[in-house]
Amino acid sequence: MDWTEESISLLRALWQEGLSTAEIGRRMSVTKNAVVGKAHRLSLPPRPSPIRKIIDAGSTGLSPVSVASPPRPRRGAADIASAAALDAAETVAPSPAPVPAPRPVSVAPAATVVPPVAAPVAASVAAPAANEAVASAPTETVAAPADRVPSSPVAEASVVPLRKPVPPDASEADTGTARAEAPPSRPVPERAPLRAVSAEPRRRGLTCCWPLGEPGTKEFRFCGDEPVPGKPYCAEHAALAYVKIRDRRDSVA
DNA sequence: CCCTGATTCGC
DNA sequence: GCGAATCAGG
Repeated sequence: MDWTEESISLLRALWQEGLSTAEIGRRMSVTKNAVVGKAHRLSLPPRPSPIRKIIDAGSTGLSPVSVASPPRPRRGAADIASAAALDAAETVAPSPAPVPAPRPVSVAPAATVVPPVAAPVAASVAAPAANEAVASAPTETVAAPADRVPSSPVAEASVVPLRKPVPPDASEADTGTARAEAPPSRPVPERAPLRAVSAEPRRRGLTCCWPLGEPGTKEFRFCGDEPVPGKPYCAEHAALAYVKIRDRRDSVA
């Protein structure tokens, strides 16, 4: 694994999203050890670990992290769906070599003591729904980008702080008519929107909700392009968003 | 058993 | 610096 700035930043993003190291590893095609190791070296903030040797004492009763049951996606309905999608369209992803596909991931960060800076803002929605993958055929535009689906079934019960849905339309308006289709070739979704209920994903948007820019900044906006039918993203971003599922575990490349 | 994240340590 | 091996709690 060559830790490019890109991959590192992706790692950071996913890390702070609260994804498990194993999950991050799967997404980045590396082992969880690699992820943990790197994170450690980067001095990324520790995450609620199942192992807690040192209990923080003292603290004003404010526990540093949410422990209990961290977001553990596991196989949920969404996953099933994704699996199905995968089966249906087993377009194998052209093995993303070094560069993983960034995607607006979404996972409930359980309760984080420190709200991400952008939290209030990030609000977006996005939440690519797995379910939809099934419904739509892979786009023809981009070279068949396989069809993985974001996981993150997130427990709706989580203490999710609540997100303000930002209608994609707004984003469109926001961007005015300017819709650069491939702005900074690197949409690293830093924080993602929490996924909403998988119930009715298709309500959102008539526009691609791929996040562009840093959430919380002025530049932040959504792609806004026309989405691929059934998916929340335009063809271009759908290609980035849906990647081949990896086998379970750390089977890394 | 499974999961998890943290640490160690040879490379 | 990297990450497999190992550790250790749930």
